[in-house]
Amino acid sequence: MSASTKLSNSVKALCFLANSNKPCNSNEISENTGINASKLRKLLSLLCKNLIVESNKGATGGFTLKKSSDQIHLQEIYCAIEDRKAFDLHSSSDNNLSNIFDNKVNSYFLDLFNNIQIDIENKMREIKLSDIINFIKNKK
Amino acid sequence: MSASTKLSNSVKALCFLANSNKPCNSNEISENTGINASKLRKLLSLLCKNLIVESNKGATGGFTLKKSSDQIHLQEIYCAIEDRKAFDLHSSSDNNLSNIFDNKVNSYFLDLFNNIQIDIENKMREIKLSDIINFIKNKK
DNA sequence: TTATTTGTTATAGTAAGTGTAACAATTAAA
DNA sequence: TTTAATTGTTACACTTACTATAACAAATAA
Repeated sequence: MSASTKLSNSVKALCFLANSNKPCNSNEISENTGINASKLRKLLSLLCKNLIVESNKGATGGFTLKKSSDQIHLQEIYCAIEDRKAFDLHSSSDNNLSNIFDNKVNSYFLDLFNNIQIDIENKMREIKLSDIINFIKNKK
Repeated sequence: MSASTKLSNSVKALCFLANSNKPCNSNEISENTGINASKLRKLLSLLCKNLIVESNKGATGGFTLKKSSDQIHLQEIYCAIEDRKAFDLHSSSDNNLSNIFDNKVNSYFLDLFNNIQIDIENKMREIKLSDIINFIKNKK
């Protein structure tokens, strides 16, 4: 799954959980969101580890939100599901002479991309799950 | 090539051209940057179409910068090499009941990602090729 | 004990990225 | 006019990543 698909799938599942007053299992969420149950469990287990949802095994188990939707921010969802690997720039390591130049350009772009990443996360930090739920409610 | 690799490769080639006072062919640039000559020609032909570099075929041909390095911005390099396709969010189209909800969440994220894209391009618009060249010169 | 559910691993199929080669079209120079 | 060089584009084999789903052990409530 690409980063953006993972994020929107996570939000779809979380929206469904926010609307439910009982634990929901992966099949139930799958039927209501169209996302494959196995994929859902993978995503939700990551959200569990980051204390955004709670999971319980067994007969009456399933998933529930661990916080209210106005206390869940898009940035923490993103961080939970995405291992923010540093950008790698395919340094062309065969050419000895240009390695110093190569490294300098790469370090410039690593820095730039990291700053962009920080900007994106700051933007996401200001968006609550409840904001998205409201957007969906009000959009005709 | 990923977007970031394409961008850094382009900048490496452009830095080399900025430093040269004569047309350079793709083999020459390849030897000095470690980037495959065929790949370079692909990138540089895109930069040609966007009037950032000039190309000439034939015996004494090669590539030259069409503008000075302080008139070339990172954003125009990025736009030249990247066809900014809209994000697609793998809408799960099999489930009829959830399609309305699905579309709303997707439209929310399309909007968000487009805004992020605009922010990134605005950031790149403020960076000149000459800035990167200076960074490389001064970095120890 | 049994049925159910999560969490994780495996797998098969598809798509995308990578590196390189090949060659037609073009063009300056001999 | 001929020749050699160069770009621009297409092709191709190879690898890597992505996608969707299945399978099953571990856990757990009934």
